Order: sequence, then structure tokens, then C-alpha cells
Amino acid sequence: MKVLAEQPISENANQELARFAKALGHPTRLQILQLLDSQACCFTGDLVEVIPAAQSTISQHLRELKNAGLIQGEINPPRVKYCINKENWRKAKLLFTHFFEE
Amino acid sequence: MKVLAEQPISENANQELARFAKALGHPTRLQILQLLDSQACCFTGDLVEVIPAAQSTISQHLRELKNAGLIQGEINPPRVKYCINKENWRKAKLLFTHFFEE
DNA sequence: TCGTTTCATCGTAAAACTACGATAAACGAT
DNA sequence: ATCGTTTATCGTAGTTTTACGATGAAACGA
Repeated sequence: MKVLAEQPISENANQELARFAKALGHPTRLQILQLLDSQACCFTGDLVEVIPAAQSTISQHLRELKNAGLIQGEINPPRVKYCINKENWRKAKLLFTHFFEE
Repeated sequence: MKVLAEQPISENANQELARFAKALGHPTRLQILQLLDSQACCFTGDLVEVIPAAQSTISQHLRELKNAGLIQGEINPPRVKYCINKENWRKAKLLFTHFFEE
């Protein structure tokens, strides 16, 4: 019992932190997050104009950020508006902060 | 000129932050860093006893952490003693902190 | 209904990552 | 010199990532 009770919490925290970190592990994705955070939100097209990569590539990065839970997309008819997922953003910030303060 | 002066700084910061984040993007590497940080330092063998992975796998993760600049190894004859690279650790902490506070 | 716009997804190719066993290198001790 | 210990590296296989062009889907306006 003790064995099962000791690990899971930090195990899960590590898994979650690793997921966030992995999502942050590419310069283009960092840039996307910075752009989304500086202006409230962004359409995909706005990002394509600023970031030097193909539209499909940016869409792929957006999907990874979405899968990691760091952003969320809201359909706004012909377009899709992306925003930071504030709840998970805060969670990620906390996990990183705790990690570096150990 | 303006074009060249505007980007490079944050470009480089993003590259560096992405490198750190990528290194943190695996649960085993997080665990290694936590172990190195909790006790001052560690020999590879100590890690192998605690982490459920082959010795070669752990050595590979150690190399990636070293390449990212987060740890450093000191040869201590038959063994190698690994420690956190405190300077880069601090740098990473700052980069993450700034990133999340934007 | 027919384009147009916007974005995601598919298909593909190259590169990188992950994990392992086997092997090699370095060194102390016998 | 040879052996045992410790660790890195090699070779390998399977998976994942990255990037792109091409294609598809959804929604709107003409």
C-alpha cells in the first residue's frame, strides 16, 4: 500500500510536467504561445503571416499545443480563433515553478 | 536594420528555452534532475538502481541532459559523478519564469 | 448553386527519439 | 598482467516528430 501511495502523485506530476515541457520544446510553438498571449487571441491566418512556416506546419503545431492542453480553439466560422487555455497555463506555470524551486 | 535588430534577441531566447524545455520533456529526465537536485550529486549507478530503465537508456538520458547544459559530469575514476549545472539551471528557471509571466 | 476563404487533415519523406542488449574503455585491485 | 566494476558508446528496431504540398471540409457571399 505504501508503495502505491508514495509514487503516483509525483509520478503523475512528472508525466504532466513532461507533457507541458515537451509541448514547449520547439521554438515555433513558443512563438505561437507568445503571440497568443500578447494579443488576447489569434486566428490561424494571423500566425501564418508572422511565422515563417507553411500553413499546414503551423496547424500541426497548433494541434500539439491543443493536445497538451495549453491552448484552445474556438470556431468562428470561416476561421478558428485560438486562445491560451488559462487554467492549464496556470497549472503549467505552477508545475514549472515547483520543479525549479525544489 | 530594424528587422535585424528586433528579432534576434527573443529568437535566441526562444531557441534556448526550447532546448531546455525539450530536455525536460521526458518523465525519466525529470526524475533524474529531481534526484540530482535532492541529493547534491549522484553516480550513474545510483540512478540505475532507482529508475526502472536499462543502464544504457539512463546513460542516454544523461547525455541529453548534459547536451542541454542542465547537468555536468565529473569523472571520479571507476565512476562518474553527475551534478546539476547550477548556472544553466538558474538561466532555465529565469527563462521559464519570464515566459510564464509575459 | 458556385466560388472563395479559412483551416484541418492526408500522404509522404527525412530526421530525431526511445529503449534495449552487446561491446568497449578506463581504472583499481589482486 | 588479469579481473571486476562502472559507465559510455555502438548497433538496431520501432516509434515519433517535423515539414511540406496537396487535398478536403465548412461556412459564407455573390
